[in-house]
Amino acid sequence: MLETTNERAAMPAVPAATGRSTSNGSAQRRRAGRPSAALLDKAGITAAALELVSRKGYEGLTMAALAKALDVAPSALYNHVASKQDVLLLVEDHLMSLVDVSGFEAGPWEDAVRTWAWSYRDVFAEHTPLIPVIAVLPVTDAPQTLAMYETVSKGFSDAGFPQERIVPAIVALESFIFGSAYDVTAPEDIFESGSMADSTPHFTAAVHSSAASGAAGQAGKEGGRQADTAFSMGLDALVSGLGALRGRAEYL
Amino acid sequence: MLETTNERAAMPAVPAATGRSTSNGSAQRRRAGRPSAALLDKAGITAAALELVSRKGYEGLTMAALAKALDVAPSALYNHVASKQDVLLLVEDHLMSLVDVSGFEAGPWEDAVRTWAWSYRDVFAEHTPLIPVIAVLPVTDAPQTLAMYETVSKGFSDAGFPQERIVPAIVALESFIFGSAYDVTAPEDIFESGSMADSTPHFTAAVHSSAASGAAGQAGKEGGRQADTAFSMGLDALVSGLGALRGRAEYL
DNA sequence: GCTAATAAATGAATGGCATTCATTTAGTGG
DNA sequence: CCACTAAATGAATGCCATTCATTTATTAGC
Repeated sequence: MLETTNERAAMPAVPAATGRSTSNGSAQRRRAGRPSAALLDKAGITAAALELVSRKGYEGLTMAALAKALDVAPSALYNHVASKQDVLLLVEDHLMSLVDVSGFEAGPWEDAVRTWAWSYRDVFAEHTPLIPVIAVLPVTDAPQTLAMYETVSKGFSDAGFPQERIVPAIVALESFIFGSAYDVTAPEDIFESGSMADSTPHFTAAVHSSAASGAAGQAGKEGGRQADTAFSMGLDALVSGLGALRGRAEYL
Repeated sequence: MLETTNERAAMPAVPAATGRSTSNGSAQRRRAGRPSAALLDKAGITAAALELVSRKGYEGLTMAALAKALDVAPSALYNHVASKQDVLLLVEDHLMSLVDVSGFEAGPWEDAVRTWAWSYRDVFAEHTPLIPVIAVLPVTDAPQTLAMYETVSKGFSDAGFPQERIVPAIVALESFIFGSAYDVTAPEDIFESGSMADSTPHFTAAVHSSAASGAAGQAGKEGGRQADTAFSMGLDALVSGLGALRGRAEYL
């Protein structure tokens, strides 16, 4: 398939005009060397990575596939990012800008936290492979992430939280949110005990009883319904429990 | 290095005695074909995987390394497990047996949940790469996991939880636990905003204030201290919030 | 305006990885 | 006794991230 090496010596200085206008997606070998206008930058890489993920999922996000989407050789990416992890960081930071923090600008703290938490969970439920990345990511390298924390911190502060409790409270909420994002992707029948149901009567009964009360509607494969119930319960508990901390001092 | 193909025809039927007693770890080429006594089984594979992880971490857990630890060719593993994911499942289920559910057999529900949650978090803080695996793992394939759920479910039931709220409550707690396990592994300075500190005054102040109140002692690299504070706060909130659900009906 | 340094691309390795397959040998059931 | 199955070896296979030498273009300094 790959044609056998000529075309390099041939046609010495065709200006090549404005790149590929032939409307076919990718053909048209580009010759080596720095192009007049740069083909890549971080924003473009981020956008291509996001689009690739939305089409093929995270298994489909390989450096080779990303390069192909950008019509570039894989090694070219390394002039702009140091590693694949670096690409994931770019994606992660972009996603943070999609999290809804608008509630913190007005209205009661409880409502703001709820809005923020639900949108945060929804964004990352579609991107669970990033969660291990976030958990270790220094905020310095992530301006959008930092911006989110600033807004949320201010919201907590304005709501009367003592300084030293703001970060732990946010971390606790975030932990719950990340864990809950995984739930959304779990299969609905994950708790079906099958053949060992006899030896686990309490659990089996609990599973059936919760499935019965929740699943009035359609039975999709994704465990959205169950996950939503658990998220709602946990979030209520956290909001009221953490909200009560605005006042006395215990955690120091 | 690899000696060049003889030894196959040579020495036709040396009994090979009881395998490798030469006390050197691994040398002594084994000849192909089924051995008299099986070298591998799931328990052995699980144990070797755990030991390998504790020595080299999860990056060190490769099928090749696992095979070498068991003094076996990599392909031999596939007679006992279908994939590497399968190995991770075995490890995961083994770890579940280390989670402390003893509190549910006697004493107040609140204490039992706290003991369970702390030990659950501590076990998986050392094994965060398994968390994505657990989240999707059907309990049928995981007897220890199922056993844990049975004990916990019974504890909730005995404490007066209505059937249909038991599973969501456990899921909410687990979500928080998994998310918190990641925190433990995060670097202590993850929230240092560095050069952009000026543009994030509230967050920067909150970070410094929580660091000041928590870190009276030694400054290790791992964020154990901060993570513990957040976990403690969140767990208190969840325990009191969820505990209050024993009675009225709202989540159906 | 020349020239050295730097930036951005290609293309050809490299090494690690999980997994598969043909082959060999040893037990097992009819 | 013989066919079948189980459990091992060893040699591929294909994918993947990353590196390196090379080519070409732009930019900074004299």
